[in-house]
Amino acid sequence: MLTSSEKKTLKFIQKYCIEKGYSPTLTEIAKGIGIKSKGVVHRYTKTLESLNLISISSHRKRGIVLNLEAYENQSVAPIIPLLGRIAAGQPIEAIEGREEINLADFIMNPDRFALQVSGDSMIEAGILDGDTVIIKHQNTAENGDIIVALIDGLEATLKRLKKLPDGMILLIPENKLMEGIIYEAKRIQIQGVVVGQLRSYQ
Amino acid sequence: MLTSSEKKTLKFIQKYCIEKGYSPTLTEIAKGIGIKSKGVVHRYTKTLESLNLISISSHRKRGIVLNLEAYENQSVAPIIPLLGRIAAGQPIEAIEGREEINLADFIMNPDRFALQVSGDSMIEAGILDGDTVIIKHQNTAENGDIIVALIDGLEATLKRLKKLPDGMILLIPENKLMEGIIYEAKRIQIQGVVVGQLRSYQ
DNA sequence: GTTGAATGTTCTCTTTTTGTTCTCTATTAT
DNA sequence: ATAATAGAGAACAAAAAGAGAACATTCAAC
Repeated sequence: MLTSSEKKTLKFIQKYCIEKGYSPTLTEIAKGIGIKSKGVVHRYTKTLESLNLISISSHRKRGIVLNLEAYENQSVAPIIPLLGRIAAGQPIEAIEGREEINLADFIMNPDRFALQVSGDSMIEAGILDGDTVIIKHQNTAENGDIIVALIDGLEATLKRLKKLPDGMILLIPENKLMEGIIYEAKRIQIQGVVVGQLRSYQ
Repeated sequence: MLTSSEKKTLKFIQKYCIEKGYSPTLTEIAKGIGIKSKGVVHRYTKTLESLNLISISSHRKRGIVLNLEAYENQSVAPIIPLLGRIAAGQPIEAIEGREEINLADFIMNPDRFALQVSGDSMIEAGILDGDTVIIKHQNTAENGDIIVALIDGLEATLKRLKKLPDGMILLIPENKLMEGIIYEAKRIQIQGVVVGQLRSYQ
Protein backbone atom coordinates (compact mmCIF):
# COMPACT_ATOMS: atom_id res chain seq x y z
CA MET A 1 0.00 0.00 0.00
CA LEU A 2 1.28 3.41 -0.89
CA THR A 3 1.59 6.16 1.63
CA SER A 4 -0.19 9.33 0.81
CA SER A 5 2.96 11.14 -0.26
CA GLU A 6 3.87 8.32 -2.58
CA LYS A 7 0.41 8.40 -4.04
CA LYS A 8 0.67 12.13 -4.51
CA THR A 9 3.99 11.66 -6.23
CA LEU A 10 2.60 9.02 -8.58
CA LYS A 11 -0.36 11.17 -9.46
CA PHE A 12 1.85 14.12 -10.17
CA ILE A 13 4.10 12.08 -12.43
CA GLN A 14 1.16 10.60 -14.26
CA LYS A 15 -0.43 13.94 -14.83
CA TYR A 16 2.83 15.55 -15.87
CA CYS A 17 3.59 12.82 -18.40
CA ILE A 18 0.15 13.03 -19.95
CA GLU A 19 0.25 16.77 -20.20
CA LYS A 20 3.79 17.26 -21.38
CA GLY A 21 4.74 14.03 -23.01
CA TYR A 22 7.91 13.65 -20.95
CA SER A 23 8.61 12.98 -17.34
CA PRO A 24 9.33 15.57 -14.66
CA THR A 25 12.63 16.11 -12.88
CA LEU A 26 12.89 15.39 -9.19
CA THR A 27 12.89 19.07 -8.43
CA GLU A 28 9.76 19.59 -10.47
CA ILE A 29 8.07 16.76 -8.63
CA ALA A 30 9.15 18.25 -5.32
CA LYS A 31 7.64 21.56 -6.24
CA GLY A 32 4.56 19.84 -7.61
CA ILE A 33 3.82 17.96 -4.42
CA GLY A 34 4.75 20.87 -2.23
CA ILE A 35 8.05 19.90 -0.67
CA LYS A 36 11.58 21.24 -1.05
CA SER A 37 13.88 18.26 -1.02
CA LYS A 38 14.60 16.36 -4.18
CA GLY A 39 16.31 13.73 -2.07
CA VAL A 40 12.97 12.93 -0.53
CA VAL A 41 11.38 12.76 -3.94
CA HIS A 42 14.06 10.34 -4.99
CA ARG A 43 13.08 8.12 -2.09
CA TYR A 44 9.45 8.19 -3.15
CA THR A 45 10.24 7.39 -6.76
CA LYS A 46 12.41 4.51 -5.64
CA THR A 47 9.49 3.08 -3.72
CA LEU A 48 7.22 3.50 -6.72
CA GLU A 49 9.82 1.74 -8.82
CA SER A 50 10.09 -1.13 -6.36
CA LEU A 51 6.33 -1.55 -6.62
CA ASN A 52 6.68 -1.62 -10.38
CA LEU A 53 4.49 1.40 -10.84
CA ILE A 54 7.20 3.29 -12.67
CA SER A 55 10.55 2.51 -14.22
CA ILE A 56 13.60 4.67 -13.72
CA SER A 57 16.52 4.84 -16.08
CA SER A 58 19.42 5.28 -13.74
CA HIS A 59 21.01 8.71 -13.81
CA ARG A 60 19.07 9.66 -16.90
CA LYS A 61 17.43 13.03 -16.71
CA ARG A 62 13.68 12.84 -16.93
CA GLY A 63 14.23 9.12 -16.92
CA ILE A 64 10.94 8.08 -15.36
CA VAL A 65 8.54 5.96 -17.38
CA LEU A 66 5.06 5.06 -16.23
CA ASN A 67 4.36 1.36 -16.09
CA LEU A 68 0.98 1.39 -17.65
CA GLU A 69 0.05 -2.17 -16.87
CA ALA A 70 0.64 -1.97 -13.19
CA TYR A 71 -1.99 0.28 -11.75
CA GLU A 72 -4.11 -2.51 -10.37
CA ASN A 73 -5.01 -2.56 -6.73
CA GLN A 74 -4.42 1.12 -6.57
CA SER A 75 -8.01 1.84 -5.91
CA VAL A 76 -10.80 -0.49 -5.19
CA ALA A 77 -13.28 2.17 -6.01
CA PRO A 78 -14.80 3.02 -9.33
CA ILE A 79 -12.58 6.02 -9.33
CA ILE A 80 -10.48 7.18 -12.19
CA PRO A 81 -8.20 10.17 -12.11
CA LEU A 82 -9.63 13.21 -13.76
CA LEU A 83 -6.65 14.90 -15.23
CA GLY A 84 -8.15 18.03 -16.60
CA ARG A 85 -9.92 19.63 -19.46
CA ILE A 86 -8.90 19.15 -23.04
CA ALA A 87 -9.66 21.44 -25.91
CA ALA A 88 -8.19 21.80 -29.32
CA GLY A 89 -5.02 23.77 -29.43
CA GLN A 90 -4.20 24.20 -25.79
CA PRO A 91 -2.33 22.35 -23.13
CA ILE A 92 -4.53 20.29 -20.87
CA GLU A 93 -6.00 22.60 -18.32
CA ALA A 94 -6.33 21.54 -14.73
CA ILE A 95 -9.73 21.47 -13.15
CA GLU A 96 -9.46 22.73 -9.65
CA GLY A 97 -11.02 20.85 -6.84
CA ARG A 98 -11.79 17.73 -8.80
CA GLU A 99 -8.98 15.31 -9.14
CA GLU A 100 -10.91 12.19 -9.72
CA ILE A 101 -14.23 11.13 -10.95
CA ASN A 102 -16.27 8.66 -9.00
CA LEU A 103 -18.49 6.67 -11.28
CA ALA A 104 -20.63 5.65 -8.38
CA ASP A 105 -21.40 9.23 -7.48
CA PHE A 106 -21.76 10.04 -11.10
CA ILE A 107 -24.41 7.60 -11.95
CA MET A 108 -25.33 5.17 -9.27
CA ASN A 109 -28.34 5.46 -7.09
CA PRO A 110 -31.03 3.09 -6.05
CA ASP A 111 -33.71 4.25 -8.44
CA ARG A 112 -31.53 4.15 -11.54
CA PHE A 113 -31.47 1.67 -14.31
CA ALA A 114 -29.79 1.44 -17.64
CA LEU A 115 -31.12 1.08 -21.14
CA GLN A 116 -29.25 0.41 -24.28
CA VAL A 117 -30.24 2.76 -27.06
CA SER A 118 -31.14 1.44 -30.45
CA GLY A 119 -31.59 3.77 -33.37
CA ASP A 120 -30.60 7.27 -34.30
CA SER A 121 -33.49 9.33 -33.05
CA MET A 122 -31.44 11.18 -30.43
CA ILE A 123 -28.27 11.50 -32.42
CA GLU A 124 -28.13 15.27 -32.29
CA ALA A 125 -28.27 15.18 -28.53
CA GLY A 126 -25.11 13.10 -28.61
CA ILE A 127 -26.92 9.84 -27.87
CA LEU A 128 -25.89 7.35 -30.50
CA ASP A 129 -27.08 3.92 -31.53
CA GLY A 130 -25.65 1.44 -29.04
CA ASP A 131 -25.06 3.93 -26.24
CA THR A 132 -26.26 3.18 -22.76
CA VAL A 133 -28.45 5.70 -21.03
CA ILE A 134 -28.95 5.85 -17.29
CA ILE A 135 -32.56 6.45 -16.38
CA LYS A 136 -33.88 7.77 -13.14
CA HIS A 137 -37.22 6.18 -12.51
CA GLN A 138 -39.88 8.84 -12.04
CA ASN A 139 -43.32 9.67 -13.33
CA THR A 140 -42.96 13.34 -14.02
CA ALA A 141 -40.47 15.39 -15.94
CA GLU A 142 -39.68 18.95 -16.92
CA ASN A 143 -39.73 20.56 -20.31
CA GLY A 144 -36.49 19.80 -22.09
CA ASP A 145 -35.79 16.58 -20.22
CA ILE A 146 -35.00 13.53 -22.25
CA ILE A 147 -37.47 10.93 -21.12
CA VAL A 148 -38.47 7.34 -21.55
CA ALA A 149 -42.10 7.58 -22.55
CA LEU A 150 -44.62 4.82 -22.87
CA ILE A 151 -47.20 5.60 -25.53
CA ASP A 152 -50.62 4.01 -25.06
CA GLY A 153 -49.03 1.69 -22.56
CA LEU A 154 -47.37 -0.08 -25.41
CA GLU A 155 -44.57 1.59 -27.28
CA ALA A 156 -41.53 2.78 -25.39
CA THR A 157 -39.46 5.59 -26.76
CA LEU A 158 -36.66 7.94 -25.87
CA LYS A 159 -37.48 11.55 -26.70
CA ARG A 160 -37.15 15.10 -25.51
CA LEU A 161 -40.24 16.32 -23.69
CA LYS A 162 -42.17 19.46 -24.37
CA LYS A 163 -45.43 20.17 -22.64
CA LEU A 164 -47.61 22.33 -24.83
CA PRO A 165 -49.81 25.06 -23.40
CA ASP A 166 -52.98 23.28 -24.47
CA GLY A 167 -52.19 20.28 -22.33
CA MET A 168 -50.85 18.23 -25.19
CA ILE A 169 -47.43 16.64 -25.12
CA LEU A 170 -44.82 16.95 -27.82
CA LEU A 171 -42.15 14.29 -28.05
CA ILE A 172 -39.18 15.57 -30.00
CA PRO A 173 -36.55 13.37 -31.55
CA GLU A 174 -33.12 14.98 -31.84
CA ASN A 175 -32.66 14.18 -35.48
CA LYS A 176 -33.33 16.54 -38.35
CA LEU A 177 -34.69 13.71 -40.41
CA MET A 178 -37.47 12.99 -37.95
CA GLU A 179 -40.39 15.02 -36.76
CA GLY A 180 -41.86 15.50 -33.34
CA ILE A 181 -45.28 14.07 -32.66
CA ILE A 182 -48.01 15.59 -30.52
CA TYR A 183 -49.98 13.35 -28.19
CA GLU A 184 -52.82 13.81 -25.78
CA ALA A 185 -51.34 13.84 -22.30
CA LYS A 186 -53.32 10.80 -21.20
CA ARG A 187 -51.69 8.62 -23.84
CA ILE A 188 -48.20 9.34 -22.50
CA GLN A 189 -46.79 7.73 -19.44
CA ILE A 190 -43.39 8.94 -18.25
CA GLN A 191 -41.21 6.06 -17.16
CA GLY A 192 -38.08 7.94 -16.30
CA VAL A 193 -35.67 10.70 -17.14
CA VAL A 194 -32.22 10.37 -18.65
CA VAL A 195 -29.66 11.39 -16.05
CA GLY A 196 -26.58 9.97 -17.65
CA GLN A 197 -25.21 8.47 -20.76
CA LEU A 198 -22.22 6.34 -21.50
CA ARG A 199 -20.50 4.72 -24.37
CA SER A 200 -17.75 2.18 -24.69
CA TYR A 201 -15.43 2.21 -27.65
CA GLN A 202 -13.83 -1.11 -26.91
CA MET B 1 -20.97 -10.72 16.50
CA LEU B 2 -20.06 -7.12 16.18
CA THR B 3 -21.04 -4.46 18.64
CA SER B 4 -22.58 -1.35 17.22
CA SER B 5 -19.38 0.66 17.57
CA GLU B 6 -17.40 -1.99 15.79
CA LYS B 7 -19.97 -2.08 13.04
CA LYS B 8 -19.79 1.67 12.77
CA THR B 9 -16.02 1.45 12.57
CA LEU B 10 -16.11 -1.18 9.86
CA LYS B 11 -18.61 0.78 7.83
CA PHE B 12 -16.54 3.90 8.11
CA ILE B 13 -13.42 2.07 7.00
CA GLN B 14 -15.24 0.51 4.07
CA LYS B 15 -16.67 3.79 2.95
CA TYR B 16 -13.37 5.57 3.34
CA CYS B 17 -11.48 2.94 1.37
CA ILE B 18 -14.05 2.91 -1.39
CA GLU B 19 -14.05 6.64 -1.71
CA LYS B 20 -10.38 7.38 -1.32
CA GLY B 21 -8.62 4.26 -2.41
CA TYR B 22 -6.57 4.07 0.78
CA SER B 23 -7.36 3.37 4.36
CA PRO B 24 -7.99 5.92 7.09
CA THR B 25 -5.76 6.62 10.08
CA LEU B 26 -7.03 5.81 13.54
CA THR B 27 -7.59 9.47 14.24
CA GLU B 28 -9.60 9.85 11.06
CA ILE B 29 -11.71 6.87 12.04
CA ALA B 30 -12.22 8.32 15.50
CA LYS B 31 -13.43 11.57 14.04
CA GLY B 32 -15.51 9.72 11.49
CA ILE B 33 -17.40 7.69 14.07
CA GLY B 34 -17.66 10.59 16.45
CA ILE B 35 -15.27 9.78 19.25
CA LYS B 36 -12.00 11.34 20.37
CA SER B 37 -9.73 8.51 21.39
CA LYS B 38 -7.62 6.76 18.81
CA GLY B 39 -6.76 4.20 21.46
CA VAL B 40 -10.38 3.11 21.45
CA VAL B 41 -10.39 2.93 17.70
CA HIS B 42 -7.34 0.74 17.87
CA ARG B 43 -9.27 -1.65 20.08
CA TYR B 44 -12.12 -1.79 17.59
CA THR B 45 -9.85 -2.40 14.64
CA LYS B 46 -8.12 -5.16 16.57
CA THR B 47 -11.46 -6.84 17.07
CA LEU B 48 -12.33 -6.47 13.41
CA GLU B 49 -9.00 -8.01 12.56
CA SER B 50 -9.56 -10.95 14.89
CA LEU B 51 -12.87 -11.56 13.12
CA ASN B 52 -11.02 -11.50 9.82
CA LEU B 53 -12.99 -8.59 8.51
CA ILE B 54 -9.91 -6.49 7.99
CA SER B 55 -6.17 -7.01 7.98
CA ILE B 56 -3.76 -4.68 9.69
CA SER B 57 -0.12 -4.24 8.79
CA SER B 58 1.50 -3.69 12.14
CA HIS B 59 2.76 -0.19 12.75
CA ARG B 60 2.17 0.75 9.16
CA LYS B 61 0.34 3.95 8.67
CA ARG B 62 -2.90 3.58 6.80
CA GLY B 63 -2.15 -0.10 7.00
CA ILE B 64 -5.69 -1.42 7.08
CA VAL B 65 -6.88 -3.61 4.23
CA LEU B 66 -10.45 -4.74 3.81
CA ASN B 67 -10.94 -8.48 3.62
CA LEU B 68 -13.15 -9.78 0.91
CA GLU B 69 -15.81 -11.10 3.25
CA ALA B 70 -16.29 -7.64 4.60
CA TYR B 71 -16.97 -6.55 1.10
CA GLU B 72 -19.58 -8.90 -0.11
CA ASN B 73 -22.35 -8.11 2.28
CA GLN B 74 -21.91 -4.49 1.46
CA SER B 75 -22.97 -4.50 -2.18
CA VAL B 76 -20.32 -2.06 -3.04
CA ALA B 77 -19.88 -3.01 -6.62
CA PRO B 78 -20.71 -0.33 -9.13
CA ILE B 79 -23.52 -2.24 -10.72
CA ILE B 80 -26.75 -0.95 -12.12
CA PRO B 81 -29.46 -3.04 -13.64
CA LEU B 82 -29.54 -3.07 -17.40
CA LEU B 83 -33.15 -3.41 -18.26
CA GLY B 84 -33.08 -3.73 -21.98
CA ARG B 85 -32.96 -1.99 -25.26
CA ILE B 86 -35.11 0.95 -26.14
CA ALA B 87 -36.01 2.18 -29.56
CA ALA B 88 -38.69 4.41 -30.86
CA GLY B 89 -41.97 2.68 -31.37
CA GLN B 90 -41.41 -0.62 -29.62
CA PRO B 91 -41.76 -1.97 -26.15
CA ILE B 92 -38.51 -2.16 -24.26
CA GLU B 93 -36.81 -5.29 -25.35
CA ALA B 94 -35.04 -7.37 -22.79
CA ILE B 95 -31.44 -8.23 -23.45
CA GLU B 96 -30.84 -11.82 -22.61
CA GLY B 97 -27.87 -12.79 -20.60
CA ARG B 98 -27.06 -9.33 -19.44
CA GLU B 99 -29.07 -8.18 -16.53
CA GLU B 100 -26.84 -5.61 -15.09
CA ILE B 101 -24.11 -3.38 -16.19
CA ASN B 102 -20.94 -3.17 -14.23
CA LEU B 103 -19.39 0.22 -14.54
CA ALA B 104 -16.08 -1.14 -13.41
CA ASP B 105 -15.98 -3.64 -16.25
CA PHE B 106 -17.35 -1.08 -18.58
CA ILE B 107 -14.81 1.59 -18.13
CA MET B 108 -12.34 0.99 -15.38
CA ASN B 109 -8.99 -0.49 -15.83
CA PRO B 110 -5.54 0.21 -14.57
CA ASP B 111 -4.18 2.57 -17.10
CA ARG B 112 -7.21 4.76 -17.62
CA PHE B 113 -7.78 8.36 -16.86
CA ALA B 114 -10.50 10.84 -17.59
CA LEU B 115 -10.55 14.15 -19.34
CA GLN B 116 -13.32 16.63 -19.54
CA VAL B 117 -13.99 17.76 -23.08
CA SER B 118 -14.19 21.40 -23.93
CA GLY B 119 -15.40 22.54 -27.29
CA ASP B 120 -17.42 21.14 -30.15
CA SER B 121 -14.78 19.62 -32.34
CA MET B 122 -16.00 16.05 -31.84
CA ILE B 123 -19.69 16.78 -31.78
CA GLU B 124 -20.58 14.54 -34.70
CA ALA B 125 -18.98 11.62 -32.95
CA GLY B 126 -21.40 12.17 -30.11
CA ILE B 127 -18.82 13.77 -27.86
CA LEU B 128 -20.22 17.05 -26.67
CA ASP B 129 -18.82 20.04 -24.86
CA GLY B 130 -18.61 19.11 -21.18
CA ASP B 131 -18.61 15.35 -21.66
CA THR B 132 -16.04 13.22 -19.94
CA VAL B 133 -13.94 10.88 -22.01
CA ILE B 134 -12.11 7.89 -20.62
CA ILE B 135 -8.65 7.59 -22.06
CA LYS B 136 -6.49 4.53 -22.17
CA HIS B 137 -2.92 5.61 -21.87
CA GLN B 138 -0.93 4.25 -24.80
CA ASN B 139 1.53 5.57 -27.32
CA THR B 140 0.19 4.05 -30.48
CA ALA B 141 -3.22 3.94 -32.09
CA GLU B 142 -5.06 2.59 -35.08
CA ASN B 143 -6.66 4.43 -37.94
CA GLY B 144 -10.06 5.62 -36.90
CA ASP B 145 -9.30 5.76 -33.19
CA ILE B 146 -10.15 8.93 -31.37
CA ILE B 147 -6.95 9.97 -29.71
CA VAL B 148 -5.44 12.51 -27.40
CA ALA B 149 -2.60 13.92 -29.44
CA LEU B 150 0.13 16.22 -28.29
CA ILE B 151 1.25 18.47 -31.11
CA ASP B 152 4.85 19.67 -30.92
CA GLY B 153 4.84 18.63 -27.30
CA LEU B 154 2.66 21.58 -26.56
CA GLU B 155 -0.94 21.56 -27.66
CA ALA B 156 -3.19 18.75 -26.58
CA THR B 157 -6.15 17.89 -28.71
CA LEU B 158 -8.85 15.28 -29.15
CA LYS B 159 -9.18 14.12 -32.74
CA ARG B 160 -9.78 11.12 -34.92
CA LEU B 161 -6.57 9.62 -36.23
CA LYS B 162 -5.75 8.84 -39.81
CA LYS B 163 -2.29 7.74 -40.82
CA LEU B 164 -1.61 8.74 -44.39
CA PRO B 165 0.36 6.49 -46.73
CA ASP B 166 3.19 9.00 -47.04
CA GLY B 167 3.88 8.82 -43.31
CA MET B 168 2.04 11.98 -42.51
CA ILE B 169 -0.68 12.08 -39.88
CA LEU B 170 -4.13 13.54 -40.39
CA LEU B 171 -6.08 14.66 -37.34
CA ILE B 172 -9.76 14.90 -38.13
CA PRO B 173 -12.28 16.80 -36.05
CA GLU B 174 -15.81 15.42 -36.17
CA ASN B 175 -17.46 18.67 -37.01
CA LYS B 176 -18.44 19.78 -40.48
CA LEU B 177 -17.41 23.31 -39.66
CA MET B 178 -13.82 22.32 -39.01
CA GLU B 179 -11.15 20.84 -41.20
CA GLY B 180 -8.61 18.14 -40.59
CA ILE B 181 -4.99 19.13 -40.44
CA ILE B 182 -2.02 17.15 -41.71
CA TYR B 183 1.13 16.93 -39.63
CA GLU B 184 4.51 15.32 -39.96
CA ALA B 185 4.49 12.21 -37.83
CA LYS B 186 7.32 13.41 -35.65
CA ARG B 187 5.30 16.39 -34.49
CA ILE B 188 2.52 14.22 -33.13
CA GLN B 189 2.75 12.30 -29.90
CA ILE B 190 -0.12 9.98 -29.07
CA GLN B 191 -1.00 10.20 -25.41
CA GLY B 192 -3.94 7.85 -25.35
CA VAL B 193 -7.03 6.51 -27.04
CA VAL B 194 -10.63 7.19 -26.14
CA VAL B 195 -12.18 3.99 -24.81
CA GLY B 196 -15.26 5.41 -23.23
CA GLN B 197 -17.36 8.47 -22.88
CA LEU B 198 -19.88 9.61 -20.34
CA ARG B 199 -22.19 12.45 -19.70
CA SER B 200 -24.23 13.54 -16.74
CA TYR B 201 -27.50 15.36 -17.19
CA GLN B 202 -27.90 16.25 -13.55
C1' DG C 1 36.90 17.20 -26.28
C1' DT C 2 36.09 20.47 -22.07
C1' DT C 3 33.30 22.65 -19.07
C1' DG C 4 29.57 23.95 -16.22
C1' DA C 5 24.88 23.97 -15.07
C1' DA C 6 21.27 20.86 -14.34
C1' DT C 7 19.88 16.79 -12.57
C1' DG C 8 20.15 12.27 -10.17
C1' DT C 9 22.01 9.74 -6.02
C1' DT C 10 23.16 8.93 -1.38
C1' DC C 11 23.54 10.28 3.00
C1' DT C 12 22.32 11.98 7.85
C1' DC C 13 19.56 14.52 10.69
C1' DT C 14 15.12 16.40 12.70
C1' DT C 15 10.22 16.83 13.02
C1' DT C 16 5.67 15.32 12.55
C1' DT C 17 2.29 11.97 12.26
C1' DT C 18 0.42 7.75 13.42
C1' DG C 19 0.10 3.25 15.78
C1' DT C 20 0.40 0.77 20.26
C1' DT C 21 -0.32 -0.03 24.92
C1' DC C 22 -1.84 1.38 29.03
C1' DT C 23 -5.02 2.91 32.92
C1' DC C 24 -8.99 5.07 34.37
C1' DT C 25 -14.04 6.18 34.27
C1' DA C 26 -18.94 5.83 32.82
C1' DT C 27 -22.89 3.46 31.18
C1' DT C 28 -25.88 -0.34 30.36
C1' DA C 29 -27.97 -4.90 30.48
C1' DT C 30 -28.58 -9.10 32.90
C1' DA D 1 -23.26 -6.94 41.74
C1' DT D 2 -21.06 -8.25 37.56
C1' DA D 3 -19.71 -8.26 33.01
C1' DA D 4 -19.71 -6.17 28.69
C1' DT D 5 -19.39 -2.08 26.12
C1' DA D 6 -17.96 2.80 25.50
C1' DG D 7 -14.95 6.27 25.84
C1' DA D 8 -10.97 9.58 27.36
C1' DG D 9 -6.47 10.30 27.29
C1' DA D 10 -1.47 9.74 28.66
C1' DA D 11 2.92 7.77 27.42
C1' DC D 12 5.67 5.69 24.35
C1' DA D 13 7.29 3.37 19.79
C1' DA D 14 7.67 3.44 15.13
C1' DA D 15 6.94 5.04 10.58
C1' DA D 16 6.67 8.65 7.42
C1' DA D 17 7.78 13.14 5.99
C1' DG D 18 10.95 16.42 5.17
C1' DA D 19 15.40 19.39 4.99
C1' DG D 20 19.53 19.73 3.12
C1' DA D 21 24.48 18.73 2.34
C1' DA D 22 27.73 16.29 -0.50
C1' DC D 23 28.76 13.94 -4.37
C1' DA D 24 28.07 11.63 -9.17
C1' DT D 25 26.49 11.79 -13.66
C1' DT D 26 24.40 13.88 -17.89
C1' DC D 27 24.02 16.74 -21.40
C1' DA D 28 24.24 20.70 -24.05
C1' DA D 29 27.07 24.81 -25.14
C1' DC D 30 31.42 26.17 -26.24
